Amino acid sequence: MPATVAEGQRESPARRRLLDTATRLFYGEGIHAVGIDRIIAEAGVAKATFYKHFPSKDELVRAYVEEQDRLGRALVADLPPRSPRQTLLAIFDLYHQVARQPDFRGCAFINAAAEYPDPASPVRRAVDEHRRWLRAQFRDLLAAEGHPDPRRTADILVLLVDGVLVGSELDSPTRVRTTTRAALTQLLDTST
Amino acid sequence: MPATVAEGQRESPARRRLLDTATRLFYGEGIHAVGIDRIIAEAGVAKATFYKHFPSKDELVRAYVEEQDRLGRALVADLPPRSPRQTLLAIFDLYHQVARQPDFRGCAFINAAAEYPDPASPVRRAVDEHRRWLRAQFRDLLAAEGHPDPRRTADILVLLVDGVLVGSELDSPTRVRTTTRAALTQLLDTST
Amino acid sequence: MPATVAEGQRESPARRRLLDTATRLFYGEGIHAVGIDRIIAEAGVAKATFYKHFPSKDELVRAYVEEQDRLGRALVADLPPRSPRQTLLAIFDLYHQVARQPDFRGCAFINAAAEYPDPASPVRRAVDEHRRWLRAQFRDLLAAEGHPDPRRTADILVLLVDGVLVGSELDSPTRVRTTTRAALTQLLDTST
Amino acid sequence: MPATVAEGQRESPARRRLLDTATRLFYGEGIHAVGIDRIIAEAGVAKATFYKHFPSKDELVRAYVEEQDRLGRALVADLPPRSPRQTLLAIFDLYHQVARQPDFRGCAFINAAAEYPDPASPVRRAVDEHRRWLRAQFRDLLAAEGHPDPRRTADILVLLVDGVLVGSELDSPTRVRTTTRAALTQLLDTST
DNA sequence: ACTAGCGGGACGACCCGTTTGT
DNA sequence: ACAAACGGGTCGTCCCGCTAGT
Repeated sequence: MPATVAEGQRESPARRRLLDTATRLFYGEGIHAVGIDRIIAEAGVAKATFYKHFPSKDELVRAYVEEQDRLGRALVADLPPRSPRQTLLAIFDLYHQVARQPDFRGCAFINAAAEYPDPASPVRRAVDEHRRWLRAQFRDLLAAEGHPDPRRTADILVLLVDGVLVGSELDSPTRVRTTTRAALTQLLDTST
Repeated sequence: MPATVAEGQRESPARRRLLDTATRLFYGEGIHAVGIDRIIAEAGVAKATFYKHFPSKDELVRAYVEEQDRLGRALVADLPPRSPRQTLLAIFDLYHQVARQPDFRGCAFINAAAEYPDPASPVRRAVDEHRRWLRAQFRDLLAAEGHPDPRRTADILVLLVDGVLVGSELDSPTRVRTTTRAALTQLLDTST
Repeated sequence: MPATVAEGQRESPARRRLLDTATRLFYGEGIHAVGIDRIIAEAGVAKATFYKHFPSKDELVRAYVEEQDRLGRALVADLPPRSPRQTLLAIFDLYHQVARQPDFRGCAFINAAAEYPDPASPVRRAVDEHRRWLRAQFRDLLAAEGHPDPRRTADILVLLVDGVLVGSELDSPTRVRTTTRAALTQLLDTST
Repeated sequence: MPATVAEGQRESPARRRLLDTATRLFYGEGIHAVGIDRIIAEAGVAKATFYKHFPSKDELVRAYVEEQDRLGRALVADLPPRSPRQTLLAIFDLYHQVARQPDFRGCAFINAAAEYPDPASPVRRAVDEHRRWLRAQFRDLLAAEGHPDPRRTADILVLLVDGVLVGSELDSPTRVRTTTRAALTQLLDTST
């Protein structure tokens, strides 16, 4: 799920390297398990530089989660224009693809939330934001396709995505893929 | 999802208090976020006593996850005897009930896995164990009910459970409940 | 150099096991490196029992060193009666034998002194005691043999013993043995 | 025996202070008896700084022993050029001088070995290194002087040094000095 | 007289996130 | 950008007492 793409405008290379390294380590090993010393060491950046770009580790974490949000949106936005139905299927394909990567380690948002229990924390807010976006995306696509119950079906699709990402990490990505394929098309065909 | 029930008979009270306290704190605040010192303080136990019962913190974490496994199984085992279909619905009801508790903080297993990236770690093995049990449980009940495809449908149900627990924590338990109700019965009625 | 022989009169078996275990561990791994928990565990004795027999760890250490003293004296005392010269050679043979044992770990007294810097400490006093005895032993034997300078020669022999034990541990027991043989006889033959 | 002399050029002052303090405390009170906290406190250095220079306490210990090795070699190397025989006597004089210092606490190498039982440990290897150097030093000087058996005599001299340092600590430096003087010259005069 | 277990508190080595001087 | 300082926190072990149960 995490990726690493520059998308802002003028961004300091140090900040870029820091965020990239943090992304790799946070996602791969957990947030509390990774110290900033390690991040700055692997990013090849001085500590003062780090604290110039990020006032605290928590801010770095937030930046990490927010970037995952933006990257997810970008992936969907960059999908070739197709019918709403095809786009929906393409989104799920994206998730399956991600889940097959060797460095896949589950959903960055779910994992981050697991380490940030307070729903009011900035990290959790960023997670919420991403989930709201995803749900809206599904809803709009379903509505565009003329689905009779876009709202509730979007909720189901979000739930499906959660299950796909969790199951791909804890069980098997291929198994999850075959499992969901039928359920998904059935869900979309309810519109007929 | 976590609960705290004594099930062994001859168990030291100190160990019991330690495991109870650890369960509460690990589940409520995250594993890496909770230190041994805090656990022993809130359990009212000396540090030496702790290390007599648990050789290391990781062993305590494993004991915590394994107990959640046992407790989950016990909850299902203690369900009143009914038809397989009713039992399946009752299991999902259990999850929904748990998810409505004020101290609900998501799935203990998913959260633990989020903090233990190594799939070979004892914690992850315990998580796997629980998921294998749950899947087998679903499969057997579906088979007993005469479902045409118990294996794959069990996989879907596990995915559904994941989605329920994640969505209940990150979105809204009531919303997830209404969302899943229809999907679940539809899934079970495929047998007709 | 350390051995383990009951020699007192009525001695509690618990105390005996404690002292034996402590001797083995202190000598084999160092004094500060071995905790009392390990000693009582390997001795199969309760902690309260330990503190009934030894008011503190330091007292146990003292008992350990003092027993090594007694054991050394016993070894020499049990030597078959021979000429003073033969007895002297036999004492050195004892040291060489000890130094060839697989569990030889240097001189228990020197090692203990290395961990107890304060010359006024009970442990150091016990070490002093042993060295005084050894020196006197050498002196008396030399005098009995009619050596012209028993006092100074005894000092040399003590120095030789130190060198033998240190060299046997840090270099090679066999090498030290061949090294000292000539020097020793030459030293004793000075009397002619 | 221990001294504290800067010999590298580009050395961080914090590291220098740490090593100096460690040398003083390790030698004076024993290695296991001195904690990191005390060393960094007396060195006036932050804990993080310590662990930047020494990855672990054992590495500090090794650095300590290795520095003693270098310092010993430097002392001998700096001896004014004289005949081999005079140099040998000067080396023993060095040891006697050191042994008379008020802070003399025995041989740093023997003491360190007493606390590091494993002969394969880095500390013991460093000790071995020093002893090999000393033995070679003696052998070369004896050979240069035309001694008939430099190899074995070097072994005796090493043994003598051990005895001198141990005896100076556990008995009396002055006594040991008078004791060894005769033995030494006799040993060297064997060449005639 | 011995065992088993637990409380207590200091200290062990080591790492945390953060700030400052240079 | 580097090195260092800082204080507190990590897990784990130290030695020692005390109670309860045989």
